[in-house]
Amino acid sequence: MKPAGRFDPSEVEPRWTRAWQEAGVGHADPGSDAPGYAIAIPPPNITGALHIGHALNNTIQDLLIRTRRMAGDETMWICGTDHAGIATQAVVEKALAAEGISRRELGREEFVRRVWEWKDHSGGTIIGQLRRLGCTLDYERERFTMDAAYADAVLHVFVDLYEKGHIYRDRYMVNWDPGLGSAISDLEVEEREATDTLVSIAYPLSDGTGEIVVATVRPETMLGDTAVAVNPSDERYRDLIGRTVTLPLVGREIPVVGDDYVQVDFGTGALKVTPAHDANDFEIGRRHGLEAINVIGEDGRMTAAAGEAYAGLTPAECQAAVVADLRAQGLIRAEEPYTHTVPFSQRSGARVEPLVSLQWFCDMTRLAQPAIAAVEEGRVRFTPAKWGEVYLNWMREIRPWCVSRQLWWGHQLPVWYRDDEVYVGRTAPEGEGWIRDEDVLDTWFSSALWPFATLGWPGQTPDLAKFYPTQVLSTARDIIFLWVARMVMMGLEYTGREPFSEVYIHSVVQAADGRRMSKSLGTGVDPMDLIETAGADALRFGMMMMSSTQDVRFSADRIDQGRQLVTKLWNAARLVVDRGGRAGLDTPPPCSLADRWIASRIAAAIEQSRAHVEGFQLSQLADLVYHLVFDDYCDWYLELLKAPATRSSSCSRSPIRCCPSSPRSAGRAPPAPAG
RNA sequence: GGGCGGUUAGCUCAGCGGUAGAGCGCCUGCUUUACACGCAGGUGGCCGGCGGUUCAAAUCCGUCACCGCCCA
Repeated sequence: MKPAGRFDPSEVEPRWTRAWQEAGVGHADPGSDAPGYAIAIPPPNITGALHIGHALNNTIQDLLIRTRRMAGDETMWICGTDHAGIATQAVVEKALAAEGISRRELGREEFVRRVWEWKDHSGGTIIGQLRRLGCTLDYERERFTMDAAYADAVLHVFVDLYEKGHIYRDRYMVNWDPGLGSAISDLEVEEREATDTLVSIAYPLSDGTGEIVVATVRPETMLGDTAVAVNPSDERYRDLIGRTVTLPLVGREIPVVGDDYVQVDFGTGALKVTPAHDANDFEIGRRHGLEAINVIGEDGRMTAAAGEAYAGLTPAECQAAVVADLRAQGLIRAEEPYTHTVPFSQRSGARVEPLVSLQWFCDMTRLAQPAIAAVEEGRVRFTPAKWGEVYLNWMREIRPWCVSRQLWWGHQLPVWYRDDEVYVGRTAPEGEGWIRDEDVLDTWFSSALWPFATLGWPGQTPDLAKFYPTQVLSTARDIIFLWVARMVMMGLEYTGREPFSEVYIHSVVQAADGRRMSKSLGTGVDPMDLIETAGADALRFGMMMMSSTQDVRFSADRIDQGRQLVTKLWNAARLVVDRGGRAGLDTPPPCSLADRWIASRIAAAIEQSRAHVEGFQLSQLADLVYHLVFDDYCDWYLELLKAPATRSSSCSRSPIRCCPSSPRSAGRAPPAPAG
């Protein structure tokens, strides 16, 4: 009868995981009369395994879902994974490279088949890990962003946005990753500090009356210069606006333009303008109607437009050659070391080349308007509130979104070309000679539809009716723009409703030494290892303690605190069972003074915890539970029970238990020992 | 260049207008039949500096100094 020995989570937890699975604890019924409550999981990438951030985020969501489930709502925690275009393609390519196979050798069709194989394996691993963490998702409704039905929703949206005139093809500035051979999103660009040489170059005035000196860290891009810009308020140059200079090495005559963007006190106060290779120059170019000349190509080498002497060189080689040639002509005025930030691709490690490329874009200005109002008017509320401001600042200055990617893994654009004709539609056009665009959509384009595409949209399904809009979105701040904002825009555009009413932005967990947690730095902590040694409950408690409104360092002590809490409950349960308590769900009514005291403490704690959950104050919630168990329940209540003086004969029945042990319970406390 | 955070006990962090808190660590007792993954008790902080508001400031405002993040 009396359970012996220590609590062993590795024995107990899998048993409950299985029990919940068999009971279908997370499975939602759209026909239920109870109020619907839904959370859409931020779908983990199928690139690998869950990391500590997933452990934190999914613990939070499970806590919210269990809380509402216990309160009687019909809860749906939408389950699934994301195809993560670039990341997954990169991982699979790397695995193939280890076998000595390149993507090109395999061909597109075979490569995509290999990625699906990867997905089947990796996606299964991730879902298994979520189960092991104790998450009560609706596993029977697992979704994937490349499922046939989901893909249909994606094409539907693309075609619709095209027909409404928001999606268009244009030559525009993009982040080009020469390593991947694709445009990449802002998320995949990492600014790193680098020390380069700031070179001052003299551009002679065309009429031979003098020169303008410009300063640059990328002299090789001068080959694509189409203007020199100065600030109109700058006395030194004001008179030169409207005149022209002759571009050295090239001989092109280019205008001097006035633009407020130019900083008077930086360098010489004169800026060389290369619209094809710098985002700011591109804007200046648009303002002044300048030509954009691509001198760096998509292969990461100088193009023919750079001139015969330089074509085919890498930008670094070209830089050396250009500087040498300018020096030979006596046009170098100064060279000094200069530290600045330079964009690198997180995916390939290559230095990102901003360049003008023919891509598909989505103009977001109209879509942003209702999404701005939704937050301004409080229909979507951020916690902590400051992130709402961050969202609004970005939304109010929203820029066109480059949605095409030169990849093989993803939703292929539903676009066909025949000579000068362009056809956009969900199915291939009639007739001969049409060639489909090879590009795929940015992963975030499909993720943006997640809260409703997972529920069967564009179909009008019972799931959609019952569980959309969802209530809470829990995620980290790094994808507020890339994902959260776009979900709000797409949700409003395609369902007329905000996809969720609350956005909880949780902490980012750093390594214990304050560095970023990452596999490549070796600073990562594998949540599965922690579950192995301490148990899922201990991990979950530790994550709650670490949750905050700011970034936190990973603390093994917090996990240990959770382990001790779980052990304490186990031992308390042993005592209770010893004293005639039962493993059932019903708690006896308070009898003795001690009973009434602990009952009131528990009631107060429940009341307080409700407030903590509503305010997303989860570390305080965890702290509350810890002290309720240790201080009130164990140190006082159970000790009082042991004291013979307090044991009244009229009160000889089982003690009050501190925590319910239902599979539907929020805290997932260890069960009263059974069998 | 613009914006946002952080700075509280040795370490990691809560608290955010009313007598300084937790976990871990450290010290002193305890093999009390639920638990030594424990129990009882203790040490330890001018809450980054300066200035202001207030009867009252770790908490609000300003400013400076370091750390960190985001946007351009």
